[in-house]
Amino acid sequence: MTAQLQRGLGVALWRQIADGIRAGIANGLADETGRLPPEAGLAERFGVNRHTVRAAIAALAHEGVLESQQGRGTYVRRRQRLIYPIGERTRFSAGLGDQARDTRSDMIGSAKEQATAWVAAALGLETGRDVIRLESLGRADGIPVSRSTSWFAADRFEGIAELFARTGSVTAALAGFGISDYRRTSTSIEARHAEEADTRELQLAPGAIVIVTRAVNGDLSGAPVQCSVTRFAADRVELRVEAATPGPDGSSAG
Amino acid sequence: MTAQLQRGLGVALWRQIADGIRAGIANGLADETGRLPPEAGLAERFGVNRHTVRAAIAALAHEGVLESQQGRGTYVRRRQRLIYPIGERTRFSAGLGDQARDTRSDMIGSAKEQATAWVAAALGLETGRDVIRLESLGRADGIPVSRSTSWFAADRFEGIAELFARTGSVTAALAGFGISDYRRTSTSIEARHAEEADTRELQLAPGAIVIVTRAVNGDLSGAPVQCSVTRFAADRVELRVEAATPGPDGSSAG
DNA sequence: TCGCATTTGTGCGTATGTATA
DNA sequence: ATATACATACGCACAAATGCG
Repeated sequence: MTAQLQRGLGVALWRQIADGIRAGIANGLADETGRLPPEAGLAERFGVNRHTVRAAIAALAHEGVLESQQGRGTYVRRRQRLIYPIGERTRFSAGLGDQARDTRSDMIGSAKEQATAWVAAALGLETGRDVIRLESLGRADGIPVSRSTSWFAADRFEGIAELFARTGSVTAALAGFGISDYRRTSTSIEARHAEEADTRELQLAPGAIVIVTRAVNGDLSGAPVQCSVTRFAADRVELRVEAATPGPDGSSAG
Repeated sequence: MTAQLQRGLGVALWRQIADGIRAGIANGLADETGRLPPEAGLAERFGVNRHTVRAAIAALAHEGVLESQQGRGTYVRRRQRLIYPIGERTRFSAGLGDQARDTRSDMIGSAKEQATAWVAAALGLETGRDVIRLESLGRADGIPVSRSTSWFAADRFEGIAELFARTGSVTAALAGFGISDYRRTSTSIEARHAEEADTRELQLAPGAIVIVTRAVNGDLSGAPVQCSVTRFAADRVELRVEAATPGPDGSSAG
């Protein structure tokens, strides 16, 4: 049970302890009231000086995980993760549903640019063709949870940025181009440390984790319509892969 | 495109650069021959001293990712992340397929224990009923990529640990109990920092990221058979959600 | 074989960050 | 707050191996 700390691995002891405390919280380290053991006890448990434990607690407090009160102790701020469904018919607002009072996706930028190799391959275009890029930020009850970048073929979806900005919904924007339904044809998932842009847009602490999904959406005939890269704040969401569900016309993909 | 390094957050620059190089390898950092840019170039790109880049390369060489040759350059030993499919018919070895010469899953422990609330709910049992827990380690070409914990109802699958240890396959072990096919009924995905057990079993550096999947598998009638928690080394794999595929009998889930 | 550019390997001095007492 | 030890990062210089004309 005693975590093994090591020096000289490029990760400071206080950060290893911070990770250890964060892991321990999910494992009954704090008592029923959310109170952590006193610093002296943690220092002994991890085999380090109390100063080092204090540095770890300060980092977690800065991340919003812990809250120290002089004379009372250190308490865990509990926050439940949102469950974000990944399926053939994934939609941002519909997916989060009743988990939050207010879910919204705001456009924070758009541009016309030339398709990179990945975008071109996903949309079935030649590299360098014009595409429209949309940047949006998903929030639940005002807290940023995801940052999404989408690409559309420019010749087919001229003006989609304005439509998305007005409606705040990819589904509604696509409906304006006669696309009544679309399906996710592929999704890849990876996780990495937050980059500077992630920490800024998603209001993350440095060193936080983001889950990155790369998806391609196609219309009912299977032709690619949109591709996207979405970065989720890993400490605020959990992805859930769902079985296929019937579409609005009652059909079901095989 | 330029990775943003941050000082003073408890993670050494050389370790951040090591992570950056590892991520960059999957993104065309190395040329066709697998050769990395020279140390001086990397140092300029990351905005650090060459010594610092050398520390990062040394760490990656120690992990088996890179190999330096004096006077020639630094070469990548393994080009990209493994792609691990998540679908209704996910299997460890079959999924990784031809991405590695040797994929295997070794049992590293087993125990009979009482079902926790989560396990009981997943398997459709009462909390506290006997279950069998299997711990296994998945490797590709000898490198650990995943650590999996599975639970089975003890009364129905008595002796499954021995069968799994001998065959190294959950599919084969279940076949021994008359279960010819099974489907993944649900999967949740989250990402967190590696705990001590993760760093030990998966040979990760402290502060590394693990992707955690929780899955329930059921037989063809939909009854739960097995549930599992799998931890993937986030810098070695990428998950991919796949569309439903027909089973060996030609059926397709709706 | 030689010379040369390129690239990795090594040594030293110094400043700052981390951890202990 | 101070002192001490070690890890990290930088800057400069030079040695050693490789490849090429």
